[in-house]
Amino acid sequence: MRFAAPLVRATLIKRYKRFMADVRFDDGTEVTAHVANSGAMLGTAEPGMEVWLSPASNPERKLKWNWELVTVDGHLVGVNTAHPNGIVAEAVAAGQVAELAGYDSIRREVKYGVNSRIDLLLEAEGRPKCWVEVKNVHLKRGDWAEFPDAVTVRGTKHLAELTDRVRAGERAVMVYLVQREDCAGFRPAADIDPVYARTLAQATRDGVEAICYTCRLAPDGIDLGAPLTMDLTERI
DNA sequence: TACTCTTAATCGCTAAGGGT
DNA sequence: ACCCTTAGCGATTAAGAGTA
Repeated sequence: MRFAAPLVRATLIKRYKRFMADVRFDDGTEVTAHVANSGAMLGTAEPGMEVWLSPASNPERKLKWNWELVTVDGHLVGVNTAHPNGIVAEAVAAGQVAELAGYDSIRREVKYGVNSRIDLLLEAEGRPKCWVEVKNVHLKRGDWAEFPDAVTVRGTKHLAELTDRVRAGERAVMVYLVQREDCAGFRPAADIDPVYARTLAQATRDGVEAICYTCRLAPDGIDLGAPLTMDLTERI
């Protein structure tokens, strides 16, 4: 995924009210930017951090800047949760995701289950439908990329609905997209949300596939990176 | 009265779907 | 080809309901 224009560097003053962050550009001007990430953003929203912003394409928008990247310990981390679906969809279309290759059509945000939407629905003649849920991962503890960074009831519900698809004879794949380049592997944050970790382990036993990829991040775009090994061992 | 638990509202943006 | 409306995103928090 390319940014429409190169990102602009700034310094984070503070993040607040879930969707907003005050930042200071290098020339000293301060603006409030939109944060497309309602999560806890553990370790990625500390005042003083170097951040990268994109200008809003819609002139009607109240907030003229989007917070896209943050530098943590010298590494870029993507914080915009609107991007992972597109990054994965692009990579699938380009045949870069081995597990999801060979489908004719990719549709985004297709309704299913109870008031849910699947991130990607892959279809091909003569093959079972393939339901793909993408989760953005930005939390790093030790050398591990971990998800979630806060209790996610919705995430657990998504796993249940993916399991339902498998029971219906279709394919269901959880894709964890790690928007950073400095992790050695992925595991669920069982101490943060034990219910989610347990549900994920059970879902994989029930036939839901779970895969994990990193990203290559730069101020001009974000692309799919290498697969990341996963440890779904239950610890609690 | 003093807790715990549940529910609903909240923010700005996006994609989908309906309408013209 | 364009609006316009709506649901969903999801953690937080306040308000409301329920229980002892």
